[in-house]
Amino acid sequence: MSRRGQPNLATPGRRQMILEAALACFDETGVAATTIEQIRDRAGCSIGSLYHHFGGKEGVASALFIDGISDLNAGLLRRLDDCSNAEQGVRTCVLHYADWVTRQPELARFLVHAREINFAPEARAELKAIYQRHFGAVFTWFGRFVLRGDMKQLPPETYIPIISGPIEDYARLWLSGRTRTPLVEVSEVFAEAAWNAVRAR
Amino acid sequence: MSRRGQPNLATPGRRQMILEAALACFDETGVAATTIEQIRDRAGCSIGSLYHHFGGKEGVASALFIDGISDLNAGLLRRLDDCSNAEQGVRTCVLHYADWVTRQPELARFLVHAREINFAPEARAELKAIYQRHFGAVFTWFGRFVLRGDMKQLPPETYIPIISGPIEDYARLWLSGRTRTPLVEVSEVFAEAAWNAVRAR
DNA sequence: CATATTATAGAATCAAATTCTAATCTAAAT
DNA sequence: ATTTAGATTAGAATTTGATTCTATAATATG
Repeated sequence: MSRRGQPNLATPGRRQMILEAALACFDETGVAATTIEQIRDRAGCSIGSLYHHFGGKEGVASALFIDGISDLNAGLLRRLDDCSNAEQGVRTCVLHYADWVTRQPELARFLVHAREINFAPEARAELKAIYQRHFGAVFTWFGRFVLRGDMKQLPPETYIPIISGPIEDYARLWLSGRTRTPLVEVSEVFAEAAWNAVRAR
Repeated sequence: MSRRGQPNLATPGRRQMILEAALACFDETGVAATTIEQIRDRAGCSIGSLYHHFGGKEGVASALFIDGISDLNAGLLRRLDDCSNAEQGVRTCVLHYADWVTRQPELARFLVHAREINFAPEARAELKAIYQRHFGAVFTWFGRFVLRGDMKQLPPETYIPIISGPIEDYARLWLSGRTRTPLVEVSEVFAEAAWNAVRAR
């Protein structure tokens, strides 16, 4: 510390430590209910440090959200690269989501509850850019299969809800502990349903 | 009032007035960001009165949520009564949701953001009972069509995400203003997709 | 090595949530 | 009609948590 004579500590990893502490708190207590104090305690830092890096609880949440969504998106694009037809692509969208959520349930739980975050304008803008880039890439990937007649031609903004809506809905259910059946045990069902919903016939 | 000499006002409709004021505030400002004070101002009541009826902001939100979800559920069961086959039933689930959201977007926006509410244990229990009753009725309704082979046999907990997930996902999109195309213009697409996902073939 | 910038610290301040006590109203019982 | 118990309203007082502020230490830069 400064005023009280302790030395400053842990500069390099401080940001990351705060993010990890915050995620743990959010997961245990919920975003709305966790206090700055709880995060501070867990991260072992001062209030000043926390505000310096993130400007408050909502800044921490924004950073966490952007990191998480970026990782999720990047993973999907990598896996789409290995797909060579529409059915594989659609299945991959569903299965990747299920895998990702299963591998990092805390982060997934946070992302899913993220509606409650009051993003600052800059974070909002950054997110918008991220989404545009990502969905742009995804639509480019699928576009040829629609043109080729392998997939139904639908209003563009309906593809994502139809393909990803069910698995995301079920993931919320599983993450909240209201169903016993693990995601991976039903993800094939959702992949199949998604393909049936969008395949040309 | 009591201490300051004004008389008490508006006993009968006070609960309802508070709920309406709260919904308006939540819709304009978001649940997390609206203060008790704002609700109090809008409802024209005292802090004491608000706490007496609801025990705080989260109590108001719980009551609003339970009222809303009950109305939504009741409406679906009424409309299912008029259906005589599986396809009609599945389509009705989708179309009813779209209609309901279109008719009361403020309440729908609130329900959709309800993940952020920290329900008190009693509210949680009440909600659980409501869901059990409702989904019990819905599953009873659909059960015969699965047995009869009109619909696919799937893990029970996957039907709701598959049928309702996409329209709910799109409704969130529309309610948040990120898409121009109104729900009713695409609800047929979602009804069709839902039926294709669960029909036996 | 001087200086600027960044990071840390925690006290001080500010705002909102919640509690508490008292007044008023309503309805039931006599 | 009066009394009384419970419900409702009121807002001041208190508590809690968020945010700001100033100071100190570390680090990077010329």
